[in-house]
Amino acid sequence: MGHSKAEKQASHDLIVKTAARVFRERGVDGIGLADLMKAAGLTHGGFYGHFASREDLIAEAVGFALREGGKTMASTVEGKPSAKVALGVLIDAYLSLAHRDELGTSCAVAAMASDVSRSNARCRSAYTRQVGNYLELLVSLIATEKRKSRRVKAITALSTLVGAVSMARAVNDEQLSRELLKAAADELKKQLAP
Amino acid sequence: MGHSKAEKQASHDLIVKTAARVFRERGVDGIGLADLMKAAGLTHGGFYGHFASREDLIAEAVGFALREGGKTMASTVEGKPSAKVALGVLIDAYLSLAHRDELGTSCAVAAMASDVSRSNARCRSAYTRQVGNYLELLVSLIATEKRKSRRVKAITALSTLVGAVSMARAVNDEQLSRELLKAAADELKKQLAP
DNA sequence: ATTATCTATAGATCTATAGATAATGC
DNA sequence: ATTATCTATAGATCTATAGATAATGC
Repeated sequence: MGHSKAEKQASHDLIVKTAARVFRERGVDGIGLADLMKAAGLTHGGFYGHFASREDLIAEAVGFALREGGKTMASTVEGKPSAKVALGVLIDAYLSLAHRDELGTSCAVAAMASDVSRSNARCRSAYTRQVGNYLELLVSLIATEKRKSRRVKAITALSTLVGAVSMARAVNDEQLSRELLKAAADELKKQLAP
Repeated sequence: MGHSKAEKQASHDLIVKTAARVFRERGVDGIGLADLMKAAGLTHGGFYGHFASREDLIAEAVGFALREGGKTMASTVEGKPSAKVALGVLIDAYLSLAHRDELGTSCAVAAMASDVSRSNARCRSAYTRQVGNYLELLVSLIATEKRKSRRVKAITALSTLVGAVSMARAVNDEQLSRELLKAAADELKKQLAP
């Protein structure tokens, strides 16, 4: 039983982090507060010392999950010798088997899209911001003539990434699932980093 | 109170149809059986005369929703003067504001992707089949040199469609939402039906 | 007589709260 | 003394079932 202010903050962060993982794995409606607190190593009675309501946790956890995905993507491309290489690495990472299978730490723009579309404004604003961040990153990596054209291509590329990994997770034919990821990755790299 | 065999079948179909709509709107976990039966104009006690379990209904409803989406798409392209025109119409319909907003009758490959990825084999097999159907349709409409290249382009196009509409539903910035749909549509048409 | 649907309810689980307990920090 | 977490529980809601009711179809 931890009781200091620092420990309370640590508990708070742990609950948010746990929820960000489990909500991506099972969906926002896929776990109750008692099981969630147990997964964080706490009892459910303590929950309301940290959050005003379940909704409140959802907003924090969705925000955390979205930011985490953004950081992961940023660090994936960091220090790459060229924009072209960085873009190729980003595409391969996003459409990897690891990203498909590790739902709990995966990009929330894909994993939580439908949950967020049914959530409150706080969740949707965080989602909107993250989509904006991804588009900015992609625009900076796409090497084509006009700025406007880069934005259109960035939107299309992000849509392709999100759609491909979503479908690859839902089909139960491993061969098709891999084909979806590989075809999308090959085509995107061919178009954007030839 | 209907009591004939024909009426029972009609009730069964109505429950499935209602669930296929509401599950797309609110998610599979977004409604209980009592409210679902009420939405179908019945009382919840009658549910188990039609289905062995909630899971059983989910499987039927997900299958229905997926098939409905396939039929809608097929009828959208039907009777078009050329493959190029058909492809343009399909892309515009999928990325329309109407399709974004009418979740209850929308394409289940997008709307139910995350629910299906957490569902049983029956749901996932139906999803896999529908993805196959969509790819076949797209391959038949894409006019490029090699067969293999058409399949890769079809997968990429379907991913783009699914990803764009998913994100367009989740963001709460109407301008960005429309931009996502328009950019994806413009770019897809430019690439596939120039 | 059979059966589709209804009312009523059991038992589990969910969110939220109240009050007890065991730490911290003055 | 204060407070973070615990145990216990209220009240609502969920899936599933039992038995009553009101139609159909012989």
